[in-house]
Amino acid sequence: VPKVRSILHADVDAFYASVHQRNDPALRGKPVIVGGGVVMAASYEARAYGVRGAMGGRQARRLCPHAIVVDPDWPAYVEASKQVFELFRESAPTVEGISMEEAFLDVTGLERIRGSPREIAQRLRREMRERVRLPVTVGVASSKLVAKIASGAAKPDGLKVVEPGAELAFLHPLPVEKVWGVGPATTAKLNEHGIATVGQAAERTKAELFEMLGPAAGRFVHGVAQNLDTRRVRSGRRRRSVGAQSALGRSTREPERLDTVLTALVDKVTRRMRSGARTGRTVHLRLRFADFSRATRAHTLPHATADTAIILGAARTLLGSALPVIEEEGCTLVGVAVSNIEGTGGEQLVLPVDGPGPALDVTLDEVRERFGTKAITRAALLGHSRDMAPWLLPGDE
DNA sequence: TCTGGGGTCCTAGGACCC
DNA sequence: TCTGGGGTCCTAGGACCC
Repeated sequence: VPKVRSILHADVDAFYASVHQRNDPALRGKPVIVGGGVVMAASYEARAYGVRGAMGGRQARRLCPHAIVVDPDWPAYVEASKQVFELFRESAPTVEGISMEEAFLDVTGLERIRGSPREIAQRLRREMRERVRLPVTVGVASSKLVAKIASGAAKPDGLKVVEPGAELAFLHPLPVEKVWGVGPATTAKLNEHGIATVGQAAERTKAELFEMLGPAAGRFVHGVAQNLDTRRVRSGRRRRSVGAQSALGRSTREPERLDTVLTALVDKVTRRMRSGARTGRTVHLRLRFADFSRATRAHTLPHATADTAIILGAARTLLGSALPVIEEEGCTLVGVAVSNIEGTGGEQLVLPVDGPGPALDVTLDEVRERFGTKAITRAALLGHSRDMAPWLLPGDE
């Protein structure tokens, strides 16, 4: 009999804004907006006036004229994040960070030692409030997906437990866009086919959803609708790319100006790589144009490196190859990233087997060894790659 | 919601190899 | 005159997330 897992999704409310409110008593209980140009975060007091993240600063101030606007304070966020994750790790043996302020915690099998999942979640919330002095919302469920949606539903400063067996009743009434991993494009496609809720998606066959959305997204939505998320909480995931980008303010065509920006970006990226002891092989150039269309160029080096000169050389070549497009369109953003980070190869592949029993949770090399290369190709063709659709479903070979 | 910065993963096609 | 089967790596673009 498959064991029912207990997974917490813990998410600090309005993290950046809450850190400012914590560190400065004058901001407590007040509408706080972080970032003047574009809203990076807004306290719940500001959200009550309709202020949202990624909103233009002017609009935000119009909606909430008495809001206090503060500059971002990165060192303070990093420090707070450390405290948050210390408490996360104290609360559960397996913690998978999603961002600075958000993580999945696997508390399966801790009932006797730490109490029920609900009790663990309540304790986490209490200690976060008392010791770290930040508000955190927790969702509890038998899968990552349901835990994540549950915490979203309980925000701010809340707790929601979806009991085992109640998952489908929880999921089915939800609009599809509430699902973590379903964005505007997938929502539009589903809506076109008369699917607005998860329950309506559940009425379609796997083949129909596959047809509508393609292999990965199709089987993802199918899996969501049938509550088949078996993704594990995995600690110790490593960065797979390091990048930096910069919006140029207004459209630029001058190669000299672009080269200046490019050089600064490469310097920033390679510094970060060296301080993190990372090297990478593939250099990406990212461009955005006046009409908001985007383009990327990439080049893979023979060896992984964090050397500024080598990466800058590659980036310059890429920029050179893109000059005709830039000349035509006008460039509004330049970005540089390095991927193919050494040591992040041999990646994990999760292949949960249909029916009861544990997931196959293995590296590609292990799959190769145990099942032959064919299994990998088949898995890839079926969309069983990283995260979107790690489910092997009835009817699959 | 007219748009910042930093990421992850999926898709599809081509070059190349045995 | 027509062209197999299996596989790897790379590039470019999309979708999505915080």
